[in-house]
Amino acid sequence: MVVDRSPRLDLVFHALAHPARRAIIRQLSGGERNLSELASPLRMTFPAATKHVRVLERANLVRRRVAGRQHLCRLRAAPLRDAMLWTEQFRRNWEARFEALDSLLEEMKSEEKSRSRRH
Amino acid sequence: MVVDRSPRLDLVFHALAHPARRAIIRQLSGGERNLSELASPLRMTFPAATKHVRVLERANLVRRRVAGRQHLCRLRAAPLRDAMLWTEQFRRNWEARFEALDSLLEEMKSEEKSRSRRH
DNA sequence: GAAATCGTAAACCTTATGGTATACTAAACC
DNA sequence: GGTTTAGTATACCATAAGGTTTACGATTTC
Repeated sequence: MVVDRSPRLDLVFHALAHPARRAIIRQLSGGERNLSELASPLRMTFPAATKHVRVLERANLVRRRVAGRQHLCRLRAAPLRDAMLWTEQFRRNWEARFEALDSLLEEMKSEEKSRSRRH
Repeated sequence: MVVDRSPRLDLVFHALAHPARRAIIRQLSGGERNLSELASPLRMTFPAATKHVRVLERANLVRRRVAGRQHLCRLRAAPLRDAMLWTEQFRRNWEARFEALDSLLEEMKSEEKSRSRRH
């Protein structure tokens, strides 16, 4: 597995890389919203905002259902979980390293203590 | 706080959105590497690979130090942690699903512990 | 000192991204 | 039925992204 071919992660991380899209996600964390509600706080035209929504849909972060003339959007959890798992994989790596450093320091500390007891 | 202005997160998520850059991070999780080592497994020219490294540096995910003629790169933890914290913020919206994530993480943790005991 | 090794720089190309304006469709509301 | 209201579609633009080639600089190594 030379290169991490995972188009799903590509889409998710890319979706999260824009402040407007993160703002949309934050709004949707409060529950279902229609496109107008999502667009209005963003400082851009309506079509631009709906493009961002579509990017989130491509990444499977947002599901849309049509109700009459309005399109209601809701958040999907799974892709965010995948993204977190990918990063977690390496955080664990570093924490292990920090733990190793910590135990090394503890070792040095107790060595010093026993040495000072002997002398 | 209408829009989530956070250029640091922009850079981090954007950096993570490319498979080659994730591959570099995965390599660096094994310790320091020079640019040639990082580039060789990627199916692209050397200059293209070093551009990816620079994207990771802009996001503060990679620190580089020069030693003679080679440039040694290492991973930085903080930005990944920030990215995870951002997603963590929405955890309560899908707690049921995150229970599954928690148990998976516990599994990874105990696996790692047993691995480090063996070594 | 010549040659190999490790890396940068610049020019260039193609495609993607993020935005606009404008015109249009369809449902709701008097 | 006419008019808001909600949203799509298309054309267009500027810039960023991702890649190449080519040429160059600086350390090792023999």
